[in-house]
Amino acid sequence: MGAEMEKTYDPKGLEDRLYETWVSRNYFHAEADQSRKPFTIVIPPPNITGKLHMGHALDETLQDILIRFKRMQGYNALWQPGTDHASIATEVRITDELKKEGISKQELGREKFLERAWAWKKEYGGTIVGQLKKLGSSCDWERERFTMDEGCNKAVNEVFCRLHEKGWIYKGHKIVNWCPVCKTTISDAEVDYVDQASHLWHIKYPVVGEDRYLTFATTRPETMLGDTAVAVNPEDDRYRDLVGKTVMLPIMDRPMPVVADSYVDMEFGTGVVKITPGHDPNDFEVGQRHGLQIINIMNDDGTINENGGKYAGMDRYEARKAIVKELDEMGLLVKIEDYAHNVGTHDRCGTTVEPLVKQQWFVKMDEMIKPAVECIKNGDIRLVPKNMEKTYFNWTDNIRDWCISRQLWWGHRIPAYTCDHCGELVVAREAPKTCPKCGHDHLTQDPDTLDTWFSSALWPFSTLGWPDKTPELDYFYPTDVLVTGYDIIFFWVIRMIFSGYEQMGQRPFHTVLFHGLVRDAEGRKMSKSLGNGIDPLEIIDRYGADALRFTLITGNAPGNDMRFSTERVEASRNFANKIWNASRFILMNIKGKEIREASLEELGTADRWILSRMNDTVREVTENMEKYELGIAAAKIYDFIWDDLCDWYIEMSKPMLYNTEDTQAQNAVLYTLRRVLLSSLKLLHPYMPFVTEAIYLNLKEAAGEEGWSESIMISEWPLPDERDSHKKEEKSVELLKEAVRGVRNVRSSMNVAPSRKADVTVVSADPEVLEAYRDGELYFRTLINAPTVTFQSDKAGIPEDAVSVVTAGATIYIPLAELVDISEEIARLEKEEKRLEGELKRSNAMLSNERFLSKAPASKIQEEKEKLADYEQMMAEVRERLRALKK
RNA sequence: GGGAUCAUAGCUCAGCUGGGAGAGCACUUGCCUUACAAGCAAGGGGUCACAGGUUCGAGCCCUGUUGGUCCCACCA
Repeated sequence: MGAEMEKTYDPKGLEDRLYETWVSRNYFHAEADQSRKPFTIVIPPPNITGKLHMGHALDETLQDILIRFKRMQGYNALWQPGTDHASIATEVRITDELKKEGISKQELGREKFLERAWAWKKEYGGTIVGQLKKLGSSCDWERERFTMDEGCNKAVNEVFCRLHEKGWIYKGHKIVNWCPVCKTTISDAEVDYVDQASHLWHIKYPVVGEDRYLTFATTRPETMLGDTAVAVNPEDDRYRDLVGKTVMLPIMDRPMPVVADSYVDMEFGTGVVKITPGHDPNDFEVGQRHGLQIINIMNDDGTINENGGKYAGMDRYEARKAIVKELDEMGLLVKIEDYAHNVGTHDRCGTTVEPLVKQQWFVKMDEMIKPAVECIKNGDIRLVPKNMEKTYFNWTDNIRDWCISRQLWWGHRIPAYTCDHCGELVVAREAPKTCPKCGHDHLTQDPDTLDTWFSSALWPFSTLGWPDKTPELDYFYPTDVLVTGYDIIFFWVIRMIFSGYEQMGQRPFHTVLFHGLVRDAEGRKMSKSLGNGIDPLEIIDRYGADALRFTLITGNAPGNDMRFSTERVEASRNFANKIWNASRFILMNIKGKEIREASLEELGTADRWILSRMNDTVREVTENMEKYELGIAAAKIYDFIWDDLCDWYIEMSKPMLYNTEDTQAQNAVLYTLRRVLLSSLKLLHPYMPFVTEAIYLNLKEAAGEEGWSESIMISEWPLPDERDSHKKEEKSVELLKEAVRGVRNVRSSMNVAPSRKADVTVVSADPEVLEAYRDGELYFRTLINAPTVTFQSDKAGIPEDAVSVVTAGATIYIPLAELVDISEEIARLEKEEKRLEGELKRSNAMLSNERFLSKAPASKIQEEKEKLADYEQMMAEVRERLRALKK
């Protein structure tokens, strides 16, 4: 690398080169090694249908930061990568592709379809991986996995069989969400409810043997074909006498009972509900309670089946119209109201979901969920931020059995086989050759596949080799942190947790770090349909991966959504450029010089100050990162580098660097600069891996010494060291900074060009303060552009009309009188007087409050007293100046 | 209907266990000062949504109100 450093940092090209070097040197690879401590993260496997979006970028950046941080801390860090087969999403894409070619899935047949799916996976499954690399993700690519690879398949079969043997997997008739377009069951979590304008049809059914009707309202009149009862609330006086009687279902001429069930809300509509156990989840339950017949009136494609009489063959919406028309003709349609209601739709294709009774495979959840609840309560697993626990428990408390079968082809086929001869059902890890019951040699495998989440639930251990006993599994499991968006807490996080406890007997990870959604600059969700998605790759191309990563991390707390704007990326890019240039400056000065370690005595005030600040920063940043407060840590690194290092220390170091006579002081400064830069780069590396590595390599080359790692990513994370703590120097530099700001302020407000030189005099009656100023004379002179600074303990010889800057402990006089309008100077001082008055008032009020004195901690009181003393001293000074000027 | 969460400078957001309001961008002024104009220096700008309460002390804790966002459930 070590090329000449350009004036402006250009990440283009450089990032890819550095990444390739890291990969070729195997830095990302981790081997099981019992002598070292592991740190493991499994990636939330991106869908093979996916293209990298901002959500991924945030997710991967968080993980990469943690992995790089831990790796530098000396952990054997494994970031286990892989992709997800995403059964429905992928199947929908392929079906669409086929449709364009004019082929239907059914025509193609299962086998050919799967061939096609694998080809698709081969072609597109790798694109997302390539995109992750552009971000700088330090995944162990040698260990890349896929949810449908051989090992994961084995794990899926194993878990299915184990749960079946335990009696926790069963086949049952239940009402499920059916997508008539995808022709599969979908889980509750895959149903999106959207508001739709619709109608409420009021219909009446005649009561048998009486001249009465029961009127009710429905949003889906076509389901009447499957009605098998009418229900009223048992408390409802209006209908009490009708319970047990019979009504006649029009069109179908089917007599049905009137049942009483508390599910019916007396307040809603007429208080009468038609019951369709075959096509409504609530009705299904009512039907179970009252032993009602279940009639399925629909085919899998949403058309009416033979149970719909003359409507058979019609589409569900066609049938709706026709039925309403017929009812109207029969005089049974009371009225039609406009009505807006929530309609369940399939989140993949937007089709209105049809509740249907189907035979499906289920996982019993009541027992398996228990450890998943307990682990959060007893702290075995920690959710960050903590308030996610409520969302978590909301789900676990209302857990229902998990419908795991999907009528899809792309996925893990259910390992259940039915004997063609005797109908015996066999669940087995390997396809049985003969029926264990009758010995017949032809068994047919269940056509269904498993819910995508069934395999991803096993991800933390299936990727490490389970069910085989591998060294990786033994060493890297349980993993450490799971990083994911809060939107898949139900789909994925909870299922990994209960699967981990059930199959491994141990938690899958100790911490879950949640992040929010990345929204656009207006706060809208980024989505394809809105077309407001910002392509991370485009951002990387324009500003570099470092800038993108830093933007995604700063100003963002765990679990909170964030807005993304290119202005913020620019700010991050500028920061990368800033540290690049600071390094360029330092390297320029180091070049050709032999730097030796400076002893404590050799270090100047500013050197000690910046080392002390660095030490605090190292400690705080490390602490924040351990607590997953990555945004706070990033802000601290930013402030330290830009503010402390660049704006102050580098400026203070210049007189030493340009003074060739005092080689000892110069060495101390160079030594300090290099040390501080090195630590800064290390702290920043997890956030901005590329620019820090580029600089590090240059620095290493310039140093030409032993003891440097060949890459910053495998160098040691800095540790705080008491020997770098210099509280006294911190204090005096702060004093100096305040004075510098004061002088600059005065000069600026009086329109004195910074280039104009002016001598100043520092007056302080406090010998300690004066000494501090004297000690920092060189820095002070440089920073305010004063050729000389005079120090005195009194005002002897100071002209009355000099401009003054009053600070705590000292007053600085600037002889700029000829430039200054006295009345302006008076106005300025009066403004200062007013400010101090306010402070004094506040401080005095506090200190004269007896309850404050008796209840506040002593340190707080002491602090306040010191402030008051400062204010009083400054006030006296300001007033004296005013008196003198007004004379 | 239940729950979560947010409301802080013109904009986007930080503000950790309560102790004198911060950053970035934008704005104003002056600087091409030999690391950086993607920069430097200085400055203006906030009754921390509203109303109560706890406390010596509240942006932070409690209650309520208003407004926004999200999740869950879903009434035919």
